[in-house]
Amino acid sequence: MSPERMRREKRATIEDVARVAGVGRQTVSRALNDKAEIAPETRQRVLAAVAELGYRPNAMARGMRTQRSDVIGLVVSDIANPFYPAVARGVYDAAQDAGCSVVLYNTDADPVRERGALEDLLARSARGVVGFFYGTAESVLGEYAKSISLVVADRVLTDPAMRSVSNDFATGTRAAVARLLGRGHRDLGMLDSSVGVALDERRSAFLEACAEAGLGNLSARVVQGAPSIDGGLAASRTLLAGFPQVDGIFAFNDLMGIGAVRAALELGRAVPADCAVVGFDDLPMSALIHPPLTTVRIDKYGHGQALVRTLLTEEPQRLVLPVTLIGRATA
Amino acid sequence: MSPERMRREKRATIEDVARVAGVGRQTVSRALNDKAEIAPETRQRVLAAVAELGYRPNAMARGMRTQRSDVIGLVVSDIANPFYPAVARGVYDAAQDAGCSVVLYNTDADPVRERGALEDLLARSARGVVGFFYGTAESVLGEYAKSISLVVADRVLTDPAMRSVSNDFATGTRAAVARLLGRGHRDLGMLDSSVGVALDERRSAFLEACAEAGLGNLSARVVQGAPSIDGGLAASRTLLAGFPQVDGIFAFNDLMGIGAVRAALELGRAVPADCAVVGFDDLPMSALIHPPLTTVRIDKYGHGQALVRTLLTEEPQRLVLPVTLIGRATA
DNA sequence: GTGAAAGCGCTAACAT
DNA sequence: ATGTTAGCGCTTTCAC
Repeated sequence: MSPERMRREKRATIEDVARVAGVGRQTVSRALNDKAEIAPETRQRVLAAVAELGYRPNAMARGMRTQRSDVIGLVVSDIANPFYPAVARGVYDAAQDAGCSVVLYNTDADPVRERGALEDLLARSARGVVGFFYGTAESVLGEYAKSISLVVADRVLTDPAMRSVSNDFATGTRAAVARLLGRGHRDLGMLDSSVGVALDERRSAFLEACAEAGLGNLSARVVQGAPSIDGGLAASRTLLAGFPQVDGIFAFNDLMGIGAVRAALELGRAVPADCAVVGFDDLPMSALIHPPLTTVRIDKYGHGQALVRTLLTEEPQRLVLPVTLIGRATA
Repeated sequence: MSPERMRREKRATIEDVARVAGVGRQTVSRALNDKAEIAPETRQRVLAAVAELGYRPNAMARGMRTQRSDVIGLVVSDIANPFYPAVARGVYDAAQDAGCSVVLYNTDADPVRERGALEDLLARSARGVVGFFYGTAESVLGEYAKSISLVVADRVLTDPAMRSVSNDFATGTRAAVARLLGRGHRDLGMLDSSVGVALDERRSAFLEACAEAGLGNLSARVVQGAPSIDGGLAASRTLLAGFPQVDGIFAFNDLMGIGAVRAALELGRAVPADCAVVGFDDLPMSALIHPPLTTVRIDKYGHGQALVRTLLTEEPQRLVLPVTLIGRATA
């Protein structure tokens, strides 16, 4: 075979369909797009020709003419991070329902990559973008939002024109603190994420809840780390070394929480007796580790769906999804 | 604000760039695509205009003219299944390196959805598709391969013209059986996947390895189930009920393996003493469960990269990636 | 080395 | 209710 791989004959165009159906191009277009009035009989003839030729409209030609495509961009920091796959599935299913395709972007929270994703989507005349932008200033996102439909996930926004779907981190955090307190743990500490802008809802709520409970200002006991198992491990070691009396840890997310459990165990502490841990997210793995992690569940799939639905609804909107404390063994 | 959201002024076109740079459209195109010879000075002028206007080529217009786009389709059965995210990241990174975007498709192993993904990609004149097709006959895939560049993951293909990247399931399975045998387990059973066509490498190798070890024909001890934790749980119960003497289980994947561990524990069996388990894949969660799962590791990220690299290399190719036994506590 | 013309496949606007 | 004209933004072909 030649170096050029053999391809099937060229795809049928709208012109071919028109010829076979014995009508004009425009009539075919009308039949396909349910536009205006067409004689039912004519429509049938067109549809028959479409089926016969196996015709499918060329997405790029259509997009070129209409100046928009049915593409929705999904921007995440890393799809391999177990938090995102369920969100992605929700985004996909909702996009599918709306007849849209999903283009994936991994940014590693890098501002350059985040912009790159937005630029790429602009170049494709995308229907819109949803995603987690941890590295880009709100003002920049706002600029892009003028050119492309954008719904931001999990960020506190000040511009009322920008749309977002977030989770109720404040309530979740308070529930986590209450859980720790209710189980008799009075010396709390927190593992916070060191990456990402506008991600301080959890820390603020933690500090407030602790102050309200008469624990004083615990700022010193909030230690930052990468939002990963290793990051949680390292941060926990730091926390427990600096404050050996800490007997309850609230983690930014489950990955850090899992690291905290491991760190506590390594230090010979009983979990939860000597050191309780509450995470955030409720990852698939969190129920399986030993001991099973108490956490605040985010409806990741629903989050994904809500992002797309908000995107497709043009009105400005600010959605906050409810979260649920899932009590397991670590607290 | 009007119902129509305010948008930034229209994007600059190649014409705008040409005007600003004081050259013809074609010259701009040449400068951007590193085509033919252009006076270095002219190129500079063009590039300056591009920067000044923030110009980015319209992807659809370009694709329309060239009859191809820089889109690569990634077809998986469910991105929320913890096996795929790492593959997806590998695909994304390799695609990114090649200047391509990734469009995601979830099929749930449904033949209709698998075809739908292929059709959609055809309609977008995609650069190619890589993915896991568990529901489509090879002949059908072969037909599509004539129209679109396709690399199939994890399937045994008979048509030598079709390209694939797979993992060494046979060797991995033999290593798993050897591990079980080496630890003194002689009554083996297997949990096989009930979904997917052309996925019997693991079962065949298991049966062969057992026969070679003098264990006889163990076909009756291969029980099928959904390739999930629950599926593994159910299948294990069936297996252990029918063959109480089984003291070693080889699972189709880690999810089923985790289900097996849970089933054994529920039945009051010690793991691995009374019932050892070896999985396949090595998911992030597998090392974290209790007891940690012994498994055969697949280089998921590398698999993803290899799929795209094979796609971009036009020669027919059949790649088989090496796997590694990871000894942990369950066997 | 550069410009002009043509046209990819589709649909909006206008005619009939 | 249907056909015709035009043109989306780009690159290929062919002049110069």
